[in-house]
Amino acid sequence: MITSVISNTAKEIFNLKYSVQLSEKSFFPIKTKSEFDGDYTLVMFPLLSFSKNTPQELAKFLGDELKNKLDFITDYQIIKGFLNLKISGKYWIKYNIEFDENSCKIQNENPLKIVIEFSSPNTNKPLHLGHIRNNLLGVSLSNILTFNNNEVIKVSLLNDRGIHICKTMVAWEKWGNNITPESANKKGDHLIGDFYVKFQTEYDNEIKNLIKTGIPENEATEKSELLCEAKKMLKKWERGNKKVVELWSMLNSWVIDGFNETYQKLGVTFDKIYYESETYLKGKDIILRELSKGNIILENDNSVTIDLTEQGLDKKILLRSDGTSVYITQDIGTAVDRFKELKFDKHFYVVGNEQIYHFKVLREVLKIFGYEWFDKLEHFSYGMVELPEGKMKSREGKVVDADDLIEEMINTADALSQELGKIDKSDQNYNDIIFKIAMGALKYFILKVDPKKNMLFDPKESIDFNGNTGPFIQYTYTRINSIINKAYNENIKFDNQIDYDIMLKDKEIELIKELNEFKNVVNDSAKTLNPALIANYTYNLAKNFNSYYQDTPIIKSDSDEKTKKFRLKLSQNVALVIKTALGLLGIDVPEKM
RNA sequence: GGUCCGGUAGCUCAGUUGGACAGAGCAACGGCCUUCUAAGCCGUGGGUCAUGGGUUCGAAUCCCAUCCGGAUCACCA
Repeated sequence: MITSVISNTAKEIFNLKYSVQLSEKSFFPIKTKSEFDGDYTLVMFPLLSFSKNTPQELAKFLGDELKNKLDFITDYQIIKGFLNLKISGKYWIKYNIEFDENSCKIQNENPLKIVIEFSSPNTNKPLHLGHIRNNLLGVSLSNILTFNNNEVIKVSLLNDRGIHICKTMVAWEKWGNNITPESANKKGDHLIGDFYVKFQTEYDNEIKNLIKTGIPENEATEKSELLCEAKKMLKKWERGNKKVVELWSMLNSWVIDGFNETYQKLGVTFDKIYYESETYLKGKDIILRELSKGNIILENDNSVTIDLTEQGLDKKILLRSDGTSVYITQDIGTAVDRFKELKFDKHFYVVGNEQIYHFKVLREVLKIFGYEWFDKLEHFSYGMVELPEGKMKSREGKVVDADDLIEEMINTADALSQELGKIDKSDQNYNDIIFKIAMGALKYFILKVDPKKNMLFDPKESIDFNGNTGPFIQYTYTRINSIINKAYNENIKFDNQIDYDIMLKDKEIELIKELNEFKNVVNDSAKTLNPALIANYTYNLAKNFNSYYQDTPIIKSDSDEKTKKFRLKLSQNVALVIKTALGLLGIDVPEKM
């Protein structure tokens, strides 16, 4: 990598001359601003405290030495305390010619076994836009970490039991008339979601009526017959009542079938799926065992708590007074189990930032329990997707449904394509192309924003297909693809034998420099767990290529063969990086559009 | 109230370890299709980087305080 060669060499020169031990970091070159002449810039100011020279003298010294030692540095300019280094055109030409798949690959001396848990939906309602963000981040992070040579295991934990599930079961029994996804002609997750909403509205009515008769609100919830039935259902389920379990497993399978359809459209897959119904008891034993060690407290009412005030947290309940487990009990159990099973180096939970506290507690509890691997668990917390009126609320129906949104994206892509007169509907790949564009728009829209920030989605302003968007980048790719096809038809072949006597345009140098950046970007995005870095990089690359494309003939030029071939190779390289980068975001490229 | 996160153009967002005059897209306005795809390109306008201090050669970036917004502190998940 050219930048590290420069920083290394500069470091050696400087340390030798001034007998100090500065690290490479002090010499890391930044990209020269476009208004100045040069490619990379070293800033002199931080070095001044180690030498008695003026910035200009120091820059001259370093500039001369670097030029001497590195043959790809042809010249330099000093402006104030900035040493602007000029890289030879030949270096860039060589880089472009030799660029290939291997130039994109990442070295990693310390590959890790990484588990990523994401998605983990409740099986009582369909997926919404918040889940989409979760899933896309999970997939993209997995891709990026895999690309960095780690072994990645994608898992999901289906929350398929509990009171919320029983509510839908009660509602379906009461008002369902044995309706099924087939008879209703509806996806199973949506069908069940309707019953969840039905339960909530009926329940709210019941409470309201109880309050009208003079019963205080907190007592009303206890007197609610509906809730009582749901609780009874839960108890029967836990005792393994055959009829209840059969009902539960039927309704669940409908929802899961529905999820799988949505997952398929989103391109989401898992290496392993865990079911809460199979793991929910696992934490309890651990808690009971810890009780004897004195780290946790048995309260008078038989509930079990742990005091985390020393850790800057609060008191936390671990088992209810009736002996049943809470959310964190299960997470303790599954974590312990999963570490035993998978022996991971790192375990990420892709879960929204509303649960930051929960995961802090989880780690502290495991630490206190003496599990040394507690610090391998990391909460990858991401921001909420908000609507113009605020947070999405499933109970109030204020959600953007995942399937609806996907369908809308497809319809828009279809209409737009027709309007632009792009691809013929009779094209056998038509649906496939439209689908890729639609999903490209959706996925890029989500992934281009910094995961840790909340983001806004306005349903009235549908997701764009122009400008800083997925389709823009895909379009750039198809343009290049079309050139490559044309070159193939005209029998123009890149043959690796180009001589280096080519007049480089500024925009070409810019593009080659950017290709050179790709690995750094992927590295950074893996280190900071931020797919948005790749998204923004790819957009910039596409933008620069389009600008270049506009005023530079690639193969239709009258220019000599070697220039044609050189430009063709450059275009191919850009296409390769675009395809690779979008792939890391889980976005497919169409071959034409 | 405690803790955490955020505040950059009318709107949505970049700007990671401090570097040269703060960037895109959308929206508005004006140009560019006998040419390798106009889902494109070029241009114009638009900013007290929430506010006030500090650190230093240099701050949107680091520190402190204040204001505003959000999340969280359940025998919910």
